[in-house]
Amino acid sequence: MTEGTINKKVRVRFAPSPTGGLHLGGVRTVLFNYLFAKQQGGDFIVRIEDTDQTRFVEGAEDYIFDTLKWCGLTPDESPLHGGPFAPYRQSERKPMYKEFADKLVSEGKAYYAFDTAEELDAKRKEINNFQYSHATRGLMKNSLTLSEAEVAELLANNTPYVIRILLPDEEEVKFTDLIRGEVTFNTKEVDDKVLLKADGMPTYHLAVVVDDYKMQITHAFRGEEWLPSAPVHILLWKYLFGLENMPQWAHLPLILKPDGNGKLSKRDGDRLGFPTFSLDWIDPKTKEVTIGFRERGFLPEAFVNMLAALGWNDGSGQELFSLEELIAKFSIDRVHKGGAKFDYEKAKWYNQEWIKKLPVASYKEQVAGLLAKKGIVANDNLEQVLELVRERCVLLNDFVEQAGFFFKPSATPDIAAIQPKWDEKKNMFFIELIRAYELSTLWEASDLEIEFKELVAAHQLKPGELMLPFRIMLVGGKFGPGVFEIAAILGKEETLSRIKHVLSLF
RNA sequence: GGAGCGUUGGUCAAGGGGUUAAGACAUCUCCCUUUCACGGAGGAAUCACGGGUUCGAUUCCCGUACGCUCUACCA
Repeated sequence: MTEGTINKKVRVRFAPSPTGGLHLGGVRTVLFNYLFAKQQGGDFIVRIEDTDQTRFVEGAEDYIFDTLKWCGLTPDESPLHGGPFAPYRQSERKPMYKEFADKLVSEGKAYYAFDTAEELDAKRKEINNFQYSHATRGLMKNSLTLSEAEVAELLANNTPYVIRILLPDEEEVKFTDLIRGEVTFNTKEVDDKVLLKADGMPTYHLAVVVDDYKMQITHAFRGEEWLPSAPVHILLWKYLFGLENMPQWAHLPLILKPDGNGKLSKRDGDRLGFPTFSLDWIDPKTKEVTIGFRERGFLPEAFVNMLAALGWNDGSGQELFSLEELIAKFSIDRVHKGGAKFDYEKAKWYNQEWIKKLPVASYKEQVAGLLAKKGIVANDNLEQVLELVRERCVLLNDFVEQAGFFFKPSATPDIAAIQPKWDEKKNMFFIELIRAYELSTLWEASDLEIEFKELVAAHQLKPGELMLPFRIMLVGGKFGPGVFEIAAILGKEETLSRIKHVLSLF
């Protein structure tokens, strides 16, 4: 912690653009924001950055809040939750930004530019690696090259214009990044970014700075892709509000695609068959559905845990963390500098661990819902069943196969697995077994096993030959917990009925 | 092209002048289990390269290579 933030309450913000589903990297950015804020006893603010009206997507904002809710990351202030710094949507704050852009112009820190898109394009073609900067701004149509009278006239005629920041020709801009340490840029390498667009909306550059100031943000986390534009934001802070009030920056490493190189994208998930979005996202225009981690069968605990581990660890070797533990143990110092390739296998492992770790009651309802979708109605045995099969489920959806047969016999028992070795002796055995079980008064797994094995011995058969057929009869396939435990839960009536049914198939 | 940032097994990574260079996922072998898992034991596999500094560099410094990000009136 450095001067300026010592006595301030920690306030962080997550500032997404509502342009579509929330990507893994986005959720991780929220997470780190949240963890840091809560650990410091601070506030977590969500601000919607919807300054680009052309990219607005219906439903995207709701999606962001649905994701936060699912993950258990509750904002202290947001357009939804309200707060003392409302409004929290940049589109609703439009007049605020112009005031500061104008102030910069009047102080000579920014200028009007009247270049049309076509003129800009032409210049880019004409000059290699064109940048609107100290080297080229003299060639363009702006209030630096035009006379005062010309500018006044253009303005009077409502000629469209943008306001660009006037960067120093050559100046070192240094700042300390919480993750990377000291970072230096020279202004000669960066261009005069647009601050206010022709439609009167601010660009991200102006909006973040103004809003972070107005909302008293103390720490700003964002993806590493923002690093190159950091000098613009720092200069803006210096010109507008003073460096001493600037939040501390932390540029998070990127999440990379599992194969090859580069940022993980939605397309990589589609291509490789795993989700990259938190929840299902349906594009309102194309109706295209992108699967989310939730719908794939991930528990929010696992999703959050997996995300936190992508770029951070506590150094102890511990891998499983609840949200509460993450809040307690998170530290920026231990965030990695380098990007991490996303590994879906590891992500699934986290989920499997959380399925084993959490009380089954916490996901019982969801599993019941999943079963219902397949036309399976669970009964009172559900919790007991989940307890029994949980360790063989990686995703919640796996419960459909692993637990479903307890409530609905398999429509297609895998007879092929036992038919080749089926004979009259085995048939006789099961007929005897039905009789024996019908008479038994005890229905515990251990009793059933003893009876079964005694009968096997009496028939001079080997248990190994009969166990698989028995399993196929009860389960329908070669999987699941111990057969006698299954029979115990199924109960006498259902067990016998399943044996009889499969017997009738031969 | 330029700038910035990064680089420990296949992947996530611990470590940070002297270590047999943790652990996890994945993979392989074995044990347990008359199914499938879980669990247990073990194996294979790593400090990008080149120079320094040093008695000693994976660790510090400088280069190089490679990768990524940015280079929009998008965020």
